[in-house]
Order: sequence, then C-alpha cells, then structure tokens
Amino acid sequence: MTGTKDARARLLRAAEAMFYEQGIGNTGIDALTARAGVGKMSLYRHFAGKDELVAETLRQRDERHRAWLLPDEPGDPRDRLLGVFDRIADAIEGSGGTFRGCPFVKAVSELEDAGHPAWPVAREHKARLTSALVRLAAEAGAADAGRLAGDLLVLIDGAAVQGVIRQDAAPVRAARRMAALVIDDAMEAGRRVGTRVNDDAMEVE
Amino acid sequence: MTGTKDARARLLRAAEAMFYEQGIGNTGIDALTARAGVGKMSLYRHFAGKDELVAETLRQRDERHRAWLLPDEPGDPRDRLLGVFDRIADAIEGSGGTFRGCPFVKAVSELEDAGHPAWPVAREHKARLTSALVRLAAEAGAADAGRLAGDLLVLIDGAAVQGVIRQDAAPVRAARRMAALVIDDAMEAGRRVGTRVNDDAMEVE
DNA sequence: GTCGTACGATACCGCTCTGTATCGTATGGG
DNA sequence: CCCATACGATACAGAGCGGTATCGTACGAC
Repeated sequence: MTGTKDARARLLRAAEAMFYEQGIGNTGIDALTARAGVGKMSLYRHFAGKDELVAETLRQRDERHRAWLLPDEPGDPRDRLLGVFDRIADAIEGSGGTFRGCPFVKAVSELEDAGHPAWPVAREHKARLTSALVRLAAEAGAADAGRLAGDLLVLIDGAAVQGVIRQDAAPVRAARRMAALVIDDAMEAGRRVGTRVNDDAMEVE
Repeated sequence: MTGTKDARARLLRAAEAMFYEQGIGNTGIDALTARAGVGKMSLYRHFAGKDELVAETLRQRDERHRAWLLPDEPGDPRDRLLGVFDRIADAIEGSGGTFRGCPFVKAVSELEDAGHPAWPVAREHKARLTSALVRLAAEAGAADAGRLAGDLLVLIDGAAVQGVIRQDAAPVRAARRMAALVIDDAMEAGRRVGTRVNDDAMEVE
C-alpha cells in the first residue's frame, strides 16, 4: 500500500500549521486536505472528525512543545528555567510580527465549549509542563518547588499573551526579570529551610 | 420615532454578552438580533457589519473594564494596584467555572486577522490600562513606574489566562504575591533614587 | 497474477453563515 | 393631520461549512 501512515502524518502536519496560523474555525476541511495533498475522505478514514483532528494535533504537539521550552540538556536548573523565556523571546522576534502565542492557550480560547476534546489535552499539557517546572525548581533547591512552578507558569502565559498583543519581546523580558526574582527568592528560602516538593499545584482530572 | 438609540443600545448589550459568553464566531446575526429583540436590518442600519459591531462592543467596554479593575476611589496606591488581582479572583470564583478571561484578549485571540477593526481597540485598551497603572505606580513612589506597570500587566494577563484554563483562582493569588514583590521592590528602589515616570512602555499607533 | 485495500478526486447533502431586499407599521415632528 | 422615518418581521441570495457517497486507481501481500 502507499504508505499507510503517510496520509495521516501529512494531515497532522498541515492541520497543526493551519490551525495555529489561521485559527481552527477559519480552517476548512477542503483547504486543509488540499494543503496536505490528501483526499478529503482520508481525513475521515483516520479521524472521527475535525474535532478529533484538532485534539490529536495538540496531542502530538504536547511533547514537542515542552521539549522546545525545556530542552533536555544538562545545565544549571536556574538557567534552564530562565531559558524558557529566551525561547519565547526568540519566537516573537523571529515571527516577523505574527507571533500567535501558546498553541494550547490559543486552541482553548477559540473552542469555547469546554466539552471539546481539545480541552483536556490543553489542560494536560499545562499540567505536564508544570511537573517539569516543579522538578527543575526542586533541582534548583527552591523552598516550595510547586509554588515556584505555578508562579513561573503565570509568568510564561502572561509573557506569551502580551507578546501576541504587542508583537514585541519586551513583556517577555519583563517576565524573565520577574522569574529571576521569584526563583532567587525561592532558592534563598530553600537554603534556609530546605527543599520541599509540592506538586499539587495543578491536577489533571 | 421609537427611541432612535434604543435598538442600537439593545444590540450592543446583547452583542457584548453573547460575544463574550459563546465567542464571536459562534454568535450568528440571527441569534444576536433575536436576543436583542430587534429586527435584523436594524443591525445594518446602525453598524457597517458584524466586524464593526464587534469593535464597537469592545470600544464601549474599554472604559467600564478599566474602571472595574481600578475603581476611582481614594486609597493607598499599592493597595489599589493589588486590588486588580482581587477583582479578577472574584470574577473567577463568582463565575461558577465559566470564567472567560479578559474580553479584549479573548477577542484578539479569536480574530486572527490583525486587520480586524477590533485589534486596535484591544491594543488601545491595554495601553490605557497601562497608563493608569503607570500613574498609580508613580503615585506609589516606584523607581521606574513604566517598568512596574509593564510587569503588572504581564502578571494580570498571565493570571487571567491561567484562570481560564484552570477555572481556579490559585494562579491569581500567585500573581498577586508576585505583584506585591515587584511593587515593593520598585517602591524601595524609589525611596533610594527617587521616582521616574516612564510611560513609553506601550505605545498606541 | 490476482485480490484486497488504502488512496485521491469529485460530486453531493443539509445546514448555517453574513448581508440584502422588501414588506407592513407605528410614531413623532411640522 | 400627514408624511418621513426608524422599526420588526420575513424571505432570499451567495457562499462556505462539516461530513458522506462513490468513483477509478495503484500498489502490496500472498
């Protein structure tokens, strides 16, 4: 057969790009399959429908997105935490004024219906990102790693949203400064009272 | 005539609610005019089209939204700055799990096309909110009021976005803690070097 | 070589969307 | 009193939507 998974992979690639670049609602099935170079019916052979394609697109992006924000390289945990903001700043500056922010936040914003299959995917992504931040925070010796991770997530999403509206990396640099502040606070407190991991900052239901 | 501005006002009221509650794209003209109790043609008599109605809805909301976040009451500037986060926390907790975040961020997220008339309205809203934060920051004696205002805006939007995804006020409380941190930092630095207002943190083009 | 199957293409269905055209009507100003 | 005008209701146009049905085809397994 002609590469069973080929049509599926091409669909996912085209869907990810188009959903992110022009929005989910603004991306029609016909345009999507045309860009993927795939027959329309191939979409419905591989996915239950558009909603499932959206969810699967995000599911595939989850791991890649986290690996992009927090590459699995050795290094000072503090630097790796702050590196998240450098990635976002690079994305804004390299986008030429078309930065679109966190794909998961974007999807959830567009899909009002909290029953949409993409919602739990977005929540799980944020939960897994939080877990990674908790681990790094603990590694850095933060007094309350869960709390620090939650703080950083607020800064990350705030930086991304501001970056979308302003199309400018200045808010990300502000977020990075604040991140350094709360990280150093937590590390100093950790040196006094010892590290305590608290990973219930976000729960996946 | 039967109250010239009545139909227009009812349209704006219905549009604001429906656009925010179910999304702009998911709100059809027929449903909108029906809820407003208005003939369909009345919409096109008062507005150039749906896009203009969206923009005008946000234009009307701008002042109200800023007054809600920063009520014009006398009081300690630091408390008023922190009060923003209390408003957001109240909104999340009072929403019963349907908090939808900042209406302007939400609109911009849904309207990919940066040429949509709602975009400049959202940008101007954020710029005006920033100006108000700058004034309060200067009043509080912050060393660099523009920088503090930018920091707070990141925290505000981060708190709102996290609130939408988690439907929980915990991230807002985290944002409030960080806000207190950066405010106190700026106030302490201001006590040392004096206050300097720097309102070019965001420009409206 | 033959069969099964995943494929691309295309026509089609029913629905909804924004926006227009056209009614009859009620009401307030001159 | 009478007419201009803003109004609500409704039918309609043109387009696009998600999803289905049905082709002929090319290719891999056996």
